Parts: sequence; structure tokens; C-alpha cells
Amino acid sequence: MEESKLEHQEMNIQQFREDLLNWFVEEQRDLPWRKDNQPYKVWVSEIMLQQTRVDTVIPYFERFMEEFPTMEEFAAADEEAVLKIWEGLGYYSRVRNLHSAVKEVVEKYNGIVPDTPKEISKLKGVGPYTAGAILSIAYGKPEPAVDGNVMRVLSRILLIEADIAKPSTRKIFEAAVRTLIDQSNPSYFNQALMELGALICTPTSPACLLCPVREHCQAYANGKEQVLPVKTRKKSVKNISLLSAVLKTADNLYLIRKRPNEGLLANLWEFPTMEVTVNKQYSTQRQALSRYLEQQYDTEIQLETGSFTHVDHVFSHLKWSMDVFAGEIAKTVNLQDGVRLVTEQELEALAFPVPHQKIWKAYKDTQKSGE
DNA sequence: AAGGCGGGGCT
DNA sequence: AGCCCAGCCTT
Repeated sequence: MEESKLEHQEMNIQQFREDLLNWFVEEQRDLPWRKDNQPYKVWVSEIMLQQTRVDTVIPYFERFMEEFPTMEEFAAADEEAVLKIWEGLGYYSRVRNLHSAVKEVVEKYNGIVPDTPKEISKLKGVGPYTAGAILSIAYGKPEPAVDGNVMRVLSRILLIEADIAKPSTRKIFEAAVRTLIDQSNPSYFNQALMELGALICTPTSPACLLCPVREHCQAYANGKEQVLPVKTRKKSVKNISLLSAVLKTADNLYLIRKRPNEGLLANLWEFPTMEVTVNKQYSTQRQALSRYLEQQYDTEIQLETGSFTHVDHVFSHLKWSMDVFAGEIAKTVNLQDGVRLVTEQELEALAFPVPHQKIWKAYKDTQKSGE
């Protein structure tokens, strides 16, 4: 910051705002959450957009608003419905926190989303970025909304070389935004910075020749747009080998279980699964899975000889490598808490993480081709 | 400050 | 095979 044009007052801030906003007025994308600025809609869209691309979010946002048009209706929903609407979107704690926070707004704030940084930041799942986004977009308040786009764009325009992977760096950019932000239209100013990051000032090969604020960009002037922002990289993911089973009773019911209420994929449903710690022989794996299932569910199980599918799935911090067996439950199951026997229709109405959706799809494909 | 927490689409 | 994405929470 010390060496930036911003502090030396060399930058024409008025002209920068005007160029940025004029571009946004002309070029902004037609997105479903831009039809109006209702705080509830802005809120839902901002939660969905955390670490998630616009194109991915669009259909989820449409379905969400169709199912839960008001905060009151969302607040009244049960958790299964809440998880189902989020199924496949990832980072499921987002929707658990959103549900909790919307209930709080309905109960304690008379259904009005708070409009101050202090109050809105207390809501679960509303961090510095989301607070600023809601306050500026829904309420027109001149608060910074610094996300990955904004840090990338401003690191280039202002030639800021701080490592954007560090949590503390965000404060530098918030300070910059407080100086730059257009007081008469903070909503468009914040959205324009993000839109510019998404459409022009992209992570690799930014389209500088099309950039509306190229004349204000210090990185472009110094040929540094390709080396900014500075970002240290994270280490690679851990591999985990799993064995799963699609188990069916003679009555065509499937055995599923609910994951623990915290941690990875909390409260989502899955097919019974065990982790394998060592690389064992094929038949031994099948035996290990069989023993695990019979002990776990106090029943007798006949697994088919070979696994019918293999599923690889990469998360942000680990990788699942799953071998999946089909089997029949020979005896009555002792149903513990969080374990259910369900029909196909019931199964498909519950929320499953994508790797287990892949298993189900592969299973149904084998049923189809096997007939 | 560092790591957990999804999933998909680029390069 | 990484990297990135309209981040937040816990430790």
C-alpha cells in the first residue's frame, strides 16, 4: 500500500469510479438475483456464491426461491428439505448456518434482515465478505465486500503484492475499498469489481485490452498483470480408500445411514461404508466389508463376488477412492438410530453427497443392463 | 495462522 | 494434475 498510487494520490479516483460503473451498467450479466435487491434474495445468493461459480449457482438459486419464496417459509422447513435443496452444491454447513440465521431473523428481528455491520455479522455464516455484500447491495451502505475477485483486481490496479492466501491480507484490500468506493452507488461499485474479476481481470490471461479501467491499472502499466496477485499454494490432498455396499432386502428396500451431525458431509445420507487402511487382496477386501456390515447391522449379508463400480471423488482437502459391492440382506436388520430401510423413491427424496449419487447411478445402470 | 469444509470447470 | 471459484468456522 505504501508504494501504491492510491496513497500517493496519483490515481484519479473519480475517473476510476466513473469508468468502472459505466462499464458495469453496460456489461453486467443478467443474473436471477439481480432482478431486485430484496435482502433475503441477496443473502441467499451470496451464501450460495461462496467458493462457487455463478453458472453453478443459477439453477440452485432458482429452485431455492421457488421452494422457499420467503424467509418465513424457509424458517419453517425441516432439515431434510433444507439439505435436499442444497444437494450437490457442497459446503453444506453453509445451508445449515443459513437456516439457523434466517430463523433468528424471523424470530428476533421481526423478519427484517439487520442493516448494520455489527448486527448482521452476528448471524451464523455471515463473515466479512457476506456482511459487506448484503449491506451494500441490499441496503446501499458503503461497506467493502472483499472476495477473491476483488483482491485479484485491486492487487493489479494498485500493485499490491501482499500474499492474498494470508487471512490478514484481506484488511489491506478493505482499506483500499473504503477509499475507492463510490458513496452514491456502493452496490454497483462492489458488484462491478467482482464482475470485472469474473469477466475481464481473470486469474490467468486477463483481457487487459478490453478492460474499462486499464488506464488506472498499475500492474498493466508495469507489465505485471500476469504475476499478480501473489498467492502461496496449498499442499496436496490426502488419499482415503473406502469400501461401500448397496444392500437390498428381499422386499426391495435399501439400507442407508445418516452421517454424523458434524464434520464432512454432516447429516447427509450415504450407503454403508468403511475405510480400509491397508492395501489388501481383493477377496480379503470383500470379506472385510462383509464382516463389517454384519457386525455393524447385526444381520447376515451376501455380497456379490466382484465390486460393480469404482468411484473416485476429490474434495477440497482429501480424495476418496471407493470400491462398491452389491449385496442382499438375508436376515432382518437391527435398525439403530440413523439407519433406515427405504424404497427407491424414498432414497431419491433424501440428500446424498455426490460420490454416493455416483454409486446409486452406477447401481441402477447395472440393474438396467443386467436384465 | 492454519486447516476443515464440496464440487465442478478450467488450463 | 493443479488451480480457482462472490468464504466461514474452529482450533
